Amino acid sequence: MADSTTDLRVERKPKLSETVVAAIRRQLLAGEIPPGNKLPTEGQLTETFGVSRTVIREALAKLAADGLVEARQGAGVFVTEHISTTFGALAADMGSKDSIALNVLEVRLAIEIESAGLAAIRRNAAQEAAIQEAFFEFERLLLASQPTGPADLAFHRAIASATNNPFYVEMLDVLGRRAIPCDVTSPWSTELVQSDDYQRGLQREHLVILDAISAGDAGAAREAMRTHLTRSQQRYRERLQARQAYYAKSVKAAATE
Amino acid sequence: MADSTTDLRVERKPKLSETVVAAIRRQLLAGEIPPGNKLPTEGQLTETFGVSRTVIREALAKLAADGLVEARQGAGVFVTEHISTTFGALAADMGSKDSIALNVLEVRLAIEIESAGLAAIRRNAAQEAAIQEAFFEFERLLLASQPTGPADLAFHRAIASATNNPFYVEMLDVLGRRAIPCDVTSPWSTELVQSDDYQRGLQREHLVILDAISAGDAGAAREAMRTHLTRSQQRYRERLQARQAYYAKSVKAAATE
DNA sequence: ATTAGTTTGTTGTATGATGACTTTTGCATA
DNA sequence: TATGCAAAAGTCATCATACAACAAACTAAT
Repeated sequence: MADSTTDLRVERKPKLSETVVAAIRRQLLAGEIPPGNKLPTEGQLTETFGVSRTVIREALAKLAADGLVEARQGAGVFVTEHISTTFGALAADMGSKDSIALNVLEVRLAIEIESAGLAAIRRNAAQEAAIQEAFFEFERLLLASQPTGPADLAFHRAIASATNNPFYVEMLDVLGRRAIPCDVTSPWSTELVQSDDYQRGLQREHLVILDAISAGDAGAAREAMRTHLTRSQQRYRERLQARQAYYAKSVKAAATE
Repeated sequence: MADSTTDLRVERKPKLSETVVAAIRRQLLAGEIPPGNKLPTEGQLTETFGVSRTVIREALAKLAADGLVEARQGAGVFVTEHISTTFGALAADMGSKDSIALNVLEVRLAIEIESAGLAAIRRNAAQEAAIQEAFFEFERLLLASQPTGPADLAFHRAIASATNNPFYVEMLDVLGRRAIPCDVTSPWSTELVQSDDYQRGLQREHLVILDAISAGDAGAAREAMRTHLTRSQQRYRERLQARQAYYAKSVKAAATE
């Protein structure tokens, strides 16, 4: 009983090809292989990933379907120029400043609102289940007093995925990494992010979104996502102010000593 | 001379898997296999299509990537429940490149809708004037029977600029270059793009957007932009179909000679 | 120097086998 | 008969190997 597979929550079987897709996609979005360049050959990828060529080929096929790469018989597999890479490079340059981070967050808002609307219309059963799963995971972590950040991200990512438009996922990946660096470790954010009220509020908003998507109501989904994100925006601003106050105080303390 | 089988520009190398994908997708969209039902096994498909299982698997992987089917290990491959006809149908007969263009266009839609809303709230006098300027320029070009494309682009760009968020402009530039390669020179589009009715319709939609922004009504601006862009999306699809028909005809003509 | 032929590397396709998982079947038991 | 459980069959997932098709680089002959 209780064999090793059931110890964790649902986490179904991640197909090998999906793992490879995720790995390669991350490298591509990070710009490790510039657009126009050739990827390693299937044989080399087979070695580096330790899987058969079948898996590599399936992964490459999926990436090609997403428009990330392009295979030319006899020549190789090449990286296609991509919006996320160009835009990600832009955002990366200016990603340090807070005011810019808010601007990027605003772009993310546009993407996610539309995502919710499309997800309400186009989601399939598995995708809806994935969204619910992320929601319940958030709940579980909340009750266990554990960091809910990953589940939050998974929730939004599942929605983007449910649009069946891979570009939304890529956008979210690129923007999310830049705009949501707010982890719980920062001294000025602990009391806010980890507060139960705060997370409970997030979850309430998530529920409204989830319901709208489940009901297939695109308009309601967009509205729910809009309120959720504008509030998050507001919370983010408050946190920035809190951090600034924190640093100001610490500077003052250092000055007086 | 290069007697290669594909002297025509339409498609260079139709991979076997793509053929299978098209065939199965047509069957699915035609409803020959109701949603939730199981497809024939890979082995059976191998027989019916006369190709290897490798090809069948790649085709199924692509269909799964598009969200049309879902494979359950040990059980079979099943048709997804919610197949939105609007989404699935357009990807049906067109190559991956076109479907990618449509996906990018959809991201642009998200950006521009939010742009309009923000512009309605944040625009200053000069920015509002710039939008109006582009609008009247469009009108002028229309009356002069000159290409209105540049003015159209300027209109949208002015709105993005009026958000006072430079990333929206960047986004629009990056996406626009990719999603709007439809110049007026193509033989299959001239009659559509240059038609007076077509452009007059665009301008009517532009006016609604302009009014909403001038009135400072963010919700109305978003709605107006949404209808404008969804209609543009529809027009774009129709143009793709027209192009396909055009090429199909030319191929047919080439075959008969 | 140009061109034709050859070689080599890479993707596309075919085939067979094995493992993992799901569903069904059949049998034993109450 | 009804129920529960184990065996079996069916199916996808992965692996391994081989050959075909194609493209680029290289070599040699004119």
